Amino acid sequence: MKGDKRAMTDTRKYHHGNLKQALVAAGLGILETEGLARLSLRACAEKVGVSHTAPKNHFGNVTGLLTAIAGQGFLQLNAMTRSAPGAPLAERRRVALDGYVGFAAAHPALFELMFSPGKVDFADPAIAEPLSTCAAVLRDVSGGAATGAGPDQRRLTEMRLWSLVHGFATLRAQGVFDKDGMRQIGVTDLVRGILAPDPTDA
Amino acid sequence: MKGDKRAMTDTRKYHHGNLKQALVAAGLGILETEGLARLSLRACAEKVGVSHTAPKNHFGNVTGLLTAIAGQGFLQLNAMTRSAPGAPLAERRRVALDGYVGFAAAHPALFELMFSPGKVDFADPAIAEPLSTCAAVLRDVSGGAATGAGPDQRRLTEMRLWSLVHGFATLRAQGVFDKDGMRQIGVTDLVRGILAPDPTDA
DNA sequence: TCCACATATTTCCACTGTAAATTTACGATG
DNA sequence: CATCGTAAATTTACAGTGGAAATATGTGGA
Repeated sequence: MKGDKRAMTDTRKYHHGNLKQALVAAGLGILETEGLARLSLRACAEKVGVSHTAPKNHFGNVTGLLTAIAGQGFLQLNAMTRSAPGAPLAERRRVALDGYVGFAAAHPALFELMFSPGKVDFADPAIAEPLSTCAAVLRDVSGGAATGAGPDQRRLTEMRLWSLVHGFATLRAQGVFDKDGMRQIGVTDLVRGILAPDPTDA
Repeated sequence: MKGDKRAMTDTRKYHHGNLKQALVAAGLGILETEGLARLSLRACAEKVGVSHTAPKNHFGNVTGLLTAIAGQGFLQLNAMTRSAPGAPLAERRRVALDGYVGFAAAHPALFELMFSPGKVDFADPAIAEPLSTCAAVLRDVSGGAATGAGPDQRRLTEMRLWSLVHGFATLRAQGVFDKDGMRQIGVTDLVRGILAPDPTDA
């Protein structure tokens, strides 16, 4: 008698109202508490208290739902990498790099989902849009805006920084960097020397 | 000599003989032709012509099978990154970096599996062993063996190079680097300037 | 009011991985 | 050579997954 869940104190109606957001939130919760393996369409639906076919109206299929969840993950990632406006380059850098790696370490399941081409559709605006913001943050932080470097050079520097921080975050979160003294090395150490120093820095 | 139809090379005996290898090979084939999404225990078993419960005897569960497939992938990756003995550092570097990125581009499904913590067990020797070889290759290629750098410095350089090439290979294979003029930038461009030049080079 | 439509449900199906009991064949031992 | 233990494979059963189709329910507009 699962229908009894709709007791008098329950405010859930037949038409949920914001099922879309609720399903995404449920998915994020499952990722945190149970991991990527247990993230399923049915699990999200059950957590919200809805039939397993309800998500189809809002997301089409599983990929749509997982993509929306991953998109929300990118928004969270961006929030962790962006500095207060007007912050000096050195601090923006530190925040962006530590934020990126810290996010992967703090939310490994979500981070894995966000970069799983088999589970997610990168062409979907739900991901493509916050992903371009992510790129913009790293581009800003890679410096060159004030150095007069050309667009080609700036793009190269952006890709170098993004590759480095993403590879580090990924390999570290997967435990590949767990041997010897690798654990105590941080992004800052890796980035040192590959970027032009902040010209406004002492 | 029971029947002429069952020659010595016929694999359709009740006891397969080398089912373990056959299942791994089948999995690799599925990854190439159908992608990671269609790689399943049952699909591998069917491709070999065996019941879907047969793999349990050799791998325990799906994770065991996928781990073995990924392990074979790491062996292939290592084969693509290793140079002929005695090759100069500059060439060893080129081979290793192009090999790594080329492997990810040529076998995206396998590469994704190899770095999917949810599908694969990194602690399993089937992966851990070839993975350490992979690390050794990158360490050799990162230079420093002849420069007299200390172990800490060498480890840092190894992690820097590995992070860079892995991040680049990953993001590129996923299409994240498909915008603007990003497509025409290669690993060599990214690595330039972050490693000490080959001292034996002109 | 009443109808059109979006939303959600029920039911059904194909597929996946796992467990348990069973069958088959190999190999060592008498 | 017979036989027995065991490794290897099969059959069967089951819980879980995503998706399709038909149905039910509510909401908002005419």
